Amino acid sequence: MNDGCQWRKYGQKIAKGNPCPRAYYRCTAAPSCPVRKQVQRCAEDMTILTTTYEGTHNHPLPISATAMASTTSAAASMLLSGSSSSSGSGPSFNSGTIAVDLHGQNYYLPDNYSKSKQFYLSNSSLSSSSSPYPTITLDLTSSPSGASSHFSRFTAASNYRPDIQKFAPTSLNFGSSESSNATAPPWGSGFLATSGQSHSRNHLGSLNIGRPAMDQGNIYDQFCMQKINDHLAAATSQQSQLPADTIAAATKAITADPSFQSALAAALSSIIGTGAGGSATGAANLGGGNHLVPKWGPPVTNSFSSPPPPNGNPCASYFNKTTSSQPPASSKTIFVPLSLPFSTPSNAASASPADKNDRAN
DNA sequence: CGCGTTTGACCTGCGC
DNA sequence: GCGCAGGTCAAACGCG
Repeated sequence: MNDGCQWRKYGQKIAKGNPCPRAYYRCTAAPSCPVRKQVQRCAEDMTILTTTYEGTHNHPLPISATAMASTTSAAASMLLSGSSSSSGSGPSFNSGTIAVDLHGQNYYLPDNYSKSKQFYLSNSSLSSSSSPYPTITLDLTSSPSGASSHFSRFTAASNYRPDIQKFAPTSLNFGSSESSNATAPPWGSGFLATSGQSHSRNHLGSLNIGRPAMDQGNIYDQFCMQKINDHLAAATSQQSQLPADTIAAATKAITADPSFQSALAAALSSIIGTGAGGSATGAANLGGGNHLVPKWGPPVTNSFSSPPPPNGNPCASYFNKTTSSQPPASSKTIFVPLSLPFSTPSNAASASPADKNDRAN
């Protein structure tokens, strides 16, 4: 799938548990760019691709890639943005676990995960006001640079259809407080979701949920369009002046809407259920079907996967990638392009753990 | 001819 | 130590 960056395939391997080969790509936009990605088709649904990004770009991203990077998962965002207002129903919540209650579903991230700066969801965004594919996007823009901030990994599933790669020219960013620092890098201008921090601090993941045509009635699609129509114009019309305030207001307005949480839960669940599949490398372990617990340890990892839903789980249907009401795989519309982490050359030039894996060119 | 992909071999980490 | 699986290398191959 075209995510805006230039990739060179350097390997392919059959992974155990998945008849579909996993392809390995390197970013070729810059000679020394350490970023790699893995692409694997979901064994359960051949139309789904799981893409894992590893590393951060040490070069400015092209606009198209920035678009990808700026579109980030609202679903994942809710995981964290909701933590501040969560009732704390999740285990260990009081000990620092990030917990989110999404329409009755509880997701949480353990303290050591969230604090390890491996999974930043400081900004989320909805986009696709003009795109034929309504999207919920998450901005995984990392907060402050951590020791491992230049090494990250993101996983998401994407619809295989190459023609679905269309992105909204603008993104409504439900920015966090950090967005107030907005000084968008040149390559990020125009994309509000890019929080404008030094790109060495940006770890962007995106979750783009859409469909080729608005012929289905999935709640998140309709919701997205509706909410976007309601909020995007106002937000974007002022983004050049008061992006943070506007975004924050929009964020509140939208995230406070119960229907948003419903849509988000559905979207997240769909992604979790379909995207990475059981074959995804590492991946977050949705233990119990309700809990998003990262499995990968350092270096930075990030992904979703879909272990078999537990029996009797009230939310099990959410984690079945295709519910009975879902169209067949061929018409599935969940679309989750990945984002593109990148860092400053100074950070990534020699410090990245991934560098040592690269040949001494 | 240059560039990207393919593919078998090799390397490395991990569990037993 | 051994075997397995994931990840990488690099020569061969194909295409424009």
